[in-house]
Order: sequence, then C-alpha cells, then structure tokens
Amino acid sequence: MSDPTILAQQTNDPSFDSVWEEINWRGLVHVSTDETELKALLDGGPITYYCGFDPTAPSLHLGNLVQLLLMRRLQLAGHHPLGLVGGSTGLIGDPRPTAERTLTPTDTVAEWVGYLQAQVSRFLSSEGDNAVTLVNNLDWTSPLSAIDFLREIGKYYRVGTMLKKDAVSARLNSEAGISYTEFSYQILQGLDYLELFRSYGCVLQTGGSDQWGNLTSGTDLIRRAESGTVHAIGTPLITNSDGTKFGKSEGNAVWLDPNLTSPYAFYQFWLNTDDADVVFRLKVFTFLTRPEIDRFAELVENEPFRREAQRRLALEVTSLVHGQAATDAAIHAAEALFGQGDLAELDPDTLEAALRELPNTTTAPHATVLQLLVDTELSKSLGDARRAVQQGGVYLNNEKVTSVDLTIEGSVLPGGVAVLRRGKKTLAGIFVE
RNA sequence: GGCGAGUUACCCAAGCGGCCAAAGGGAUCUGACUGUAAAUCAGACGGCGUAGCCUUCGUGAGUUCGAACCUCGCACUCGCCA
Repeated sequence: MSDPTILAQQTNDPSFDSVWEEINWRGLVHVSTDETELKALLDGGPITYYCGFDPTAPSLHLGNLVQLLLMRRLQLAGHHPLGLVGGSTGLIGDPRPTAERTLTPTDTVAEWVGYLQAQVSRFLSSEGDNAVTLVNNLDWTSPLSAIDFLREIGKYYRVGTMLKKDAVSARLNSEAGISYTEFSYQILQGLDYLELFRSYGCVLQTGGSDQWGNLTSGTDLIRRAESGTVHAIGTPLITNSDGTKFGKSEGNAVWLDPNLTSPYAFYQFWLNTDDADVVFRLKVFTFLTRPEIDRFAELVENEPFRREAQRRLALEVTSLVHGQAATDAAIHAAEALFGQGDLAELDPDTLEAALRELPNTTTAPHATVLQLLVDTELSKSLGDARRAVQQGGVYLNNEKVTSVDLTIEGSVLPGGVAVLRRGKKTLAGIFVE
C-alpha cells in the first residue's frame, strides 16, 4: 500500500530555523501549552511525543491524516514518535458534542486496532534512532482494577474541572446528556499520557483542538502525580471556507483505506478543493516548501482557472497515502474521462483501465440506464434515478440521457464498456457482457 | 421513587383529529453560469410500475368513518424534587 520511497523523500523545509517555526507557519498550532518552553523543547535534543488514534472505524480518515503528518514533521526534526492506537479508549468512546456513541463490540474494536496500527506505521519511519514505537493503551488499562483506577488515578481528578471540558459541558447542556462511561473518557486519556511519561519519558502530546480538554487532562495529571511539566499541541480543526464539513465526499467520509475510498475518489476529492482553501491545504497536507507553496498561492491568485495548485495538491496527497502507481492510475483515468476528445476514440485499454478506477458494474446489454444508475450507486433508488434523468443530470458516454426508458444497447463503446455520469463529475463504469 | 417536559424524514424544527408524505431552515443532488472552483439563481429531496398506490412522525394497544395529532401501557432523553 505505501511506497517506502515516499517516506525517504520527505523533508522539512530547510528555510525554517526550527521545526516549531515551520509547524506554526503551516498553521498546525491552534492551541498549545507554554509556547516558549515548547519551542525550546522542540528545537533542542530529541524528545518523545505521542498522538492517539481511537478505533471507531476500520480505517483512519483525513482528519487523522493531519495528525499523522504533524507527527512525521516532528520525527523528521529528530524526535521520537509514539503511535498510540486506543484499544481501550476505543471501547469507551470519546464524547462527541452531539450525541452518545453506540458501544462497539470488543472483538470489532480489537480487529480495528490492527488495521489502524498498520496505517499509522505507514506514515512514520521505522528506521533509525527515532523509529516510531507503536503502543496500545489496552496494555496498561486492561490489568488495572476498578479499585486501583479509582484510588490511584481518580483521586487526582476534580469533578468540577471535568465538567468544564467543552465536550462534557456541551453534552450536559444538550438534551442528549452524557453517560458515566463517556464522562470517564478524559481520565483514560490522561492516564495514557501519564503511562507514556513514565515508560518513555514522553513530554508532548498532539491532537485536534477539539481534543484540547483530553490533552490537558494528561498534562494536569502528570503535574499532580509526578510533578512533571509536559506539553500539548492542539491542531486547528480543518474546515471548508464555505462552512461545510471538511473530509466528506458525496456525504461520506474520505478514508485512507483504498478499499473504503478508492485512490481515484481520493484524488478527485483533493482536485475539487476550493480556491479559497487550497493554499492552506498545501501547507497542512504536503511537504512542499514555503517557496513552492508561495508560488502556488500566486498561481491561484492570477490564473485560478488552470487549477495548478489543486492538481499538485491532489498529486502530492494521493501519492503520500496510496503510492505512486495508484496515483498515476487515478490521474490517467481522470485525464481520459474528463478529456475533451470523443470517448469512442480513446484507446480501449486506456478506457477500460480508467473505468476500473471508478465504481463499476457488469451488466447485460439490455439493461436500462435507470437500473444501472442504481447498480453503480450513482442513484440511491429508481425514483431518484428517474428524477436525475428528468432533471437532465444523467449522461451516457457524455451524451445527455433524455428518456427514462433508455437502455445501453447501441451505446456500447469499443471494448464492451460504457461511461455513465451523473451531474458534472460523478462517474461510473459499465462493463457489458 | 415523585412531578413536569419531550421523542417528527440525513440534521435542526413546525404541525396538535380530515386540506399531512407532513411547513421552514441546513446538508445533499441536479440545472443555468463556470475552471471537474466559489458565489448566485432555479428545481429536486420516503418508496414504487409516478397525475395512482404503498410504507413512515419512539414503541405496543385502543378510541374514531378517519390519528403525527386523542386515550392507556412500555422504552428512552432532559429538568426539578426526594
């Protein structure tokens, strides 16, 4: 899945005096503990830091990628990363501001832990003095009895403080309320930091700014239990400038697992980035240097229609996550399908390869376009498909479909394929038997 | 345990016996304009064999010619009291 040569190519931008300055320029520090101390720490000798990922799904998503890349930048600066996958915290559930989570079965969580560990390890080097160390908080939480937990950890926590955490107070003020299970989450995360501080000398935790309450839970606990001063960095929540949620494509999360989000769809997601967001995305999600990004900022300003910045962003992030070969395939598919030429004149092998990148289905020649829209998940029901055709939003081989009764007979391209499109850019491949 | 408020489509939220497949907003989808952008305007947005039928308004029973709306039980959520 990952391309080991990609890790080897990554570097921090040498034009910065320090990694602290670089991550600030990239906009990765939204909140942190004392900046002066943190800067000194990061610019000094190697430290150990950690970031946790909870197994709430079988794959990490784009929000997690922000953390992984921040970790990688710190590793490139010589520091030692601990990649924590939350085998225990995943069983409890981090309180979301809106509603209580449904508990995931324990064996499912265990399975997901394995998937996430594999993903985390792909983004961090396992070579050299500061190779990544993978840890699982189930290892130290599981042996802990309820009595020990309450006596040794619980005593350091004040309920008043716990209630003030954003996630908790939001829930208390909502109709959803909060269970004791989720209320306890912050203690478990604090315990993780304490454990890693003791075992590895870990002195920095990173996470999303929405996790700030959980991050400070750990720094406070370490101060109380060990009189230690440790640090935390909260990265900004990535949002779209139009106010919609970042990291959603067609209403679904964009996953790092190619089986959940195809490299083609992943590439398209980045290619469709708004002008207003693209420069910030280059800073956060790529290893391009400041001069390179400045140049793209000018291109967005002066020649936005060429979409150079979006193309480069999509290329960089897709190859980072899916490797060069998959990225090339995604680009070739896009060029073939969005090109100006007649689809029938494309080389059949090229076209077929492109369609393999898309959601696709195999069918008999008499199949109706409506049924194919449903089969390829371009539409969620026949009624939805019918409406799409009536609204003039469906194209077969780039020709607008005008009848709801149309079958693909007569529209099959050389090589026994057809291209079904909904709207401007949602495509699916049809293979005719 | 007691009292009160609540549970409506992806989310928020109106509806309080027939004109309810259910207002409004958001999200989403499509069209026009474009640059596979944004903004704007327009349309769509439970399902189906689409001018009709079917299944929905926490859940189960009931009243009624007729219930999202009334009654009773149950579950869950929130608040106050104990």
